[in-house]
Amino acid sequence: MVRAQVQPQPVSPASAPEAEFSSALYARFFSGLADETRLRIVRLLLDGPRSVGELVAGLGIAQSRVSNHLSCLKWCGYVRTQRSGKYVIYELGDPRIAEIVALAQGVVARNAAHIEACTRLG
Amino acid sequence: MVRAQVQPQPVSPASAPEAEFSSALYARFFSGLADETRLRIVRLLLDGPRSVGELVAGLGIAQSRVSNHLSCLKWCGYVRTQRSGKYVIYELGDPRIAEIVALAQGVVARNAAHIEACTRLG
DNA sequence: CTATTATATCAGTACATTATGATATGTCAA
DNA sequence: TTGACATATCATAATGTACTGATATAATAG
Repeated sequence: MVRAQVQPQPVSPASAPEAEFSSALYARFFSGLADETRLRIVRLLLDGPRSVGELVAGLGIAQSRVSNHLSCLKWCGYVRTQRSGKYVIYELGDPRIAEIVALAQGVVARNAAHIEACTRLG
Repeated sequence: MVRAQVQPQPVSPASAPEAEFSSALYARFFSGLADETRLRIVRLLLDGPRSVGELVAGLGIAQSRVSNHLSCLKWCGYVRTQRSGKYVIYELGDPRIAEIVALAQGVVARNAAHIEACTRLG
């Protein structure tokens, strides 16, 4: 799973804001949204902050599974956290995530049947 | 991996213009962009239409590999084609693909090091 | 119609990612 | 403290996706 050993902490803006990144990096970024569970989490967070327990309840899957995905989402900057007593509250970490999901909706709408039937995409 | 025989799920009530799609479908959509080779293709096409041969040359990888990915991208609506003599010209199939990639750039810029180091994302 | 170039398809293999279940860590209340 | 709840981590098993190499189809020139 996430073998990232260092504690997640959003990276500060790079010195070159409009740097050109490798496609490998972009692909990894989209991989973050390419998993059904992670995307369900992101969509739940579109409605506002949620504790892990609320997410587990909303998703109906094992807590360790949710936590593993949250760890990935947090490490990569899709979400951020804030502790509240014994709860950890997750929220979206960048408003562009919401924009990307909204744009995707339009494309998905046009191609739903084909995307659904594609034998290559998981 | 999804075998194509599954019946597409009812897309959603036609009454709702902003139909709500299953997260599985969204995830599959992002899977299309979650592969380095496919993303390199998309980025090449951001600069304009290209024949398969030009893409093969630009990518420097096996023709069958490019063709397989193009097949996926076309089927799912990321790109479209047009035959020109013995060439097949590929171009982006939806302007929102470019917007999504542009938005992604901003997020990637903020989190490049972490995304790069994430042991979960491929 | 034949040779040649361009593109597409496919089966099998290699590899990468996700789920599971057990367990560790952290926080609070009494 | 101790007990109870909330969250995180890990190894391993299970699963899915991409690459390879051979071959099939398409279009054109000669």
